[in-house]
Amino acid sequence: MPYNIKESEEKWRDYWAKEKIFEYNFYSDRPTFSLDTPPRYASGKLHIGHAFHYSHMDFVAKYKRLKGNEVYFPLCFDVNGMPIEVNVEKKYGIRMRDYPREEFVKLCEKFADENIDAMTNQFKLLGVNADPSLYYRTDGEYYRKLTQISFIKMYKKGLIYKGTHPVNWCPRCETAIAESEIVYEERDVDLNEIIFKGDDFDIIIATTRPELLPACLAIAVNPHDKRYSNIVGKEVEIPIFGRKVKIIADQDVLTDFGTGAEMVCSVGDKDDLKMIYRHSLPFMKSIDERGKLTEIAGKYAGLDSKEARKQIIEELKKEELFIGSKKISHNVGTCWRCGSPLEFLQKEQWFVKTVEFKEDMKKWANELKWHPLFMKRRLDDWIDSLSWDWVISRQRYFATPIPVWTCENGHDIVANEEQCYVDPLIDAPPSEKCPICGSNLKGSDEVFDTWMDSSISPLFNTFYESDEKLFKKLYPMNLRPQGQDIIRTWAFYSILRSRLLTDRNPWEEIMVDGNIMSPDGRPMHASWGNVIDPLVLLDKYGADPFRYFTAQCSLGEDTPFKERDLIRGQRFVNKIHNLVNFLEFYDKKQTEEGEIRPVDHWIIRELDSTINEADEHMANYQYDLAIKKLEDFIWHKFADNYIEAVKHRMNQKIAYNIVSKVLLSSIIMIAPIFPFISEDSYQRVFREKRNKKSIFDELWPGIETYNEQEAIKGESTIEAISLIRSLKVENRIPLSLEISEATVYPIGNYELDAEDVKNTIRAKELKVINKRINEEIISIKLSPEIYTKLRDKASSFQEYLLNNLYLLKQKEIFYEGMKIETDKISSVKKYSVEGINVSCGNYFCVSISI
RNA sequence: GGGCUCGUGGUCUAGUGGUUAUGACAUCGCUCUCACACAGCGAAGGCCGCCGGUUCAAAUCCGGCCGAGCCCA
Repeated sequence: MPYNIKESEEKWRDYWAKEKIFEYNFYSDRPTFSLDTPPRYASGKLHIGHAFHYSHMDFVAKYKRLKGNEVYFPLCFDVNGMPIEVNVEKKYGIRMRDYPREEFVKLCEKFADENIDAMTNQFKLLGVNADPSLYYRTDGEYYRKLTQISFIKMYKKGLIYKGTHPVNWCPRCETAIAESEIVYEERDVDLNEIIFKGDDFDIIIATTRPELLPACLAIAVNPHDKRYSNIVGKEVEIPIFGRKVKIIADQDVLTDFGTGAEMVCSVGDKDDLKMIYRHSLPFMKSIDERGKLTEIAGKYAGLDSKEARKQIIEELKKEELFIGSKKISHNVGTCWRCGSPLEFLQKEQWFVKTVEFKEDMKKWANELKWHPLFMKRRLDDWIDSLSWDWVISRQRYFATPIPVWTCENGHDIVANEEQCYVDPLIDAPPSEKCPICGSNLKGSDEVFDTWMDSSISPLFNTFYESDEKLFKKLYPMNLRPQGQDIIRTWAFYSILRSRLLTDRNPWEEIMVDGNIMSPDGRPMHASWGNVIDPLVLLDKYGADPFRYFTAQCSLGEDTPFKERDLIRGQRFVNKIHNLVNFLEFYDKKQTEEGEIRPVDHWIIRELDSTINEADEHMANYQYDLAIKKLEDFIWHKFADNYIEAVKHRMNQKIAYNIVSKVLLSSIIMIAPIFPFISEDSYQRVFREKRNKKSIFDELWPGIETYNEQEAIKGESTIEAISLIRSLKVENRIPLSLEISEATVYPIGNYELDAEDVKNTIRAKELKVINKRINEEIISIKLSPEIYTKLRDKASSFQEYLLNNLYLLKQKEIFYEGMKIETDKISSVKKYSVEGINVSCGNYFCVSISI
């Protein structure tokens, strides 16, 4: 009966759900292993990257369970933020800012609900058994409440403040534009060269935006640029406007762009921003919300950028401070709806103090166990490059409201913790009037950066501020699984906030995954037409083969998707199914006791090393190594070799029991990766004997005992069998055909189990003949110590030995005045038996006659 | 531009100084073998991205270059 993957997977999916196999038991005696699973963004359906990440998490969860843990594996959805807003705008053909806020939010919620239902079902298809009773979403009142409470707590600790920070702003739409709403366009612009005068020198700077001259804060040059080294620190005068600014040195200035000197303005672009923070320069507002120059531009105030640029250049020309301009191609950020070039505008924003914790952050990150380790480096580098604090306010609709009211005189009144969850646009402030000045209060219409929500997942998951006892039990969590792309956001902010609020790290370990690429090696993009739908694959191959593919991906590395790995996985699943068929076929057909033989010791030795190695790999989140080891053992050692050698004595109890034991251990070890075929196998042949509801109630197999001498004999027996089988194939003799005789010539003092060889290869007679082998030494290998001793004389020594092989019989060899021990020399030999067609392995040469 | 990672037969991949470089998929040949033809056995196929350095010895260590991915608020 062939394995019906679809039927089987559906059956066990339902069974696990019905029996609540994967539900977390809060009262269990087992130690808890917890995963801080990501709030999965609910803006669409499951894509291959999700399927990949979640199957890795599920490997961990199921493995830890088999290792005796009670596994805490919540399922979360992130619902806040812009991607959903944008999708809703697209779906209904509306614009967020032209639509009533409350109704827009309702559309967002509905949109998210539909996706969450679909994704929950898709996780089930994948065999990802997160606990549905631990399901949560970031727009839930309980979640947003915690986001707000954490804000209030940090505010009270003095970790939050209000300041100004630039936002991308569309002067035509008069609205803030988020990073992902920006459309970058290559445009030809003028790069203008302008003279700034110093006391006794001139400096020529290059700029694309002369209209920002009134907001010029400094002139920046590269510290290694010799042309300017003697004037760094000196002052120059801004043309037309007359104000004096300093010349500063900054590593971000490119020496080969323009003149190698640029003006730092408030605020032209992100590079300016970095330098402003780095050199503690003041902010100046030179362009207003409508895109007009402000009063600091003097007579140019009220003009728009384009007109001001024209007029300022005219005046520079008159004053002979304008050298000229040339066209360059430049990436210009434009508004996604109206196409206008964006401005960088000063706005009031809320900040979380971050810069002062840079050194602490590195220390905290270092206390975590990183898998793989090099990912920590990315976080460290990010921390080193931090120039300003975390801006947590956003001018959007669909996210957690900032629980603040502001009075007419600008005093900010923060909500009480008891009030939360609170929406300041709807709910009443903590006091009717401003407690400072008594004026009227108005609720904030700003919302939090969605990382403010998602970075408290480890606190939410552990019942922070809602159940002290559970918090104590569950915090810190064991593992944060996540993608490499959000190290500087989700990981960084989670560590920062957990430390600021609890003084402890949120988890003990962090496991960072790479990405799945398209088969062409590029990222998958709808517009490139190279997206692969995991649901199609799950339908075609099933979940276990899909998980086989994801197990092959090394942790932390990008892997191109290859359908052939699913084909291989499907075959492997089928192989396991057939091993179970084999065992089932021989069930209750044993007529003899039998005795333990060398091949039995051998397979148990191999099982034992597989148990240890696979365990170590799984514990280190190296599923690629674990699956490789398991595949080699189950498929090749167990199925191809051991089963063949044991077939002829399946009427013996001992043989049946060993096959049964090895198979049970095998399916338990592979169950985290292949939950369906493992459960199916378990239920078919082991459930009754073991008396457990599910394979996931079993434990990872323990150590096995065997006799090493017998195991070696078993290994050589297996070699003899495969050598003789190969000879039969080479001579075009069907494997089922009985041959009259096979002969084995041992190369050393190797023994074998002649009975097993004879019966497996179907020979009437098996002869073992000693001393008929010719040796030919084809190369000489030296131990590393000898190489170190001989250095450049090593190769000539090897050649000398090949020409004087008798020397190898001595205990020591003297060469160029050096003494070399013969036991540190090994030789590569070729064996043959004169006049007979033989084939040789490590232990034996063999021949056959029909 | 900066940081990190990767670059191995047609394709993908293992391999962090020392035998003849691992395995998969694809190709070709043989075998229906009493669990499995969704199988088994075998063959062919490689300047280990390029250049230079360290070393008796480099896919492996170092430097440079080229190409790819992630991140840069």
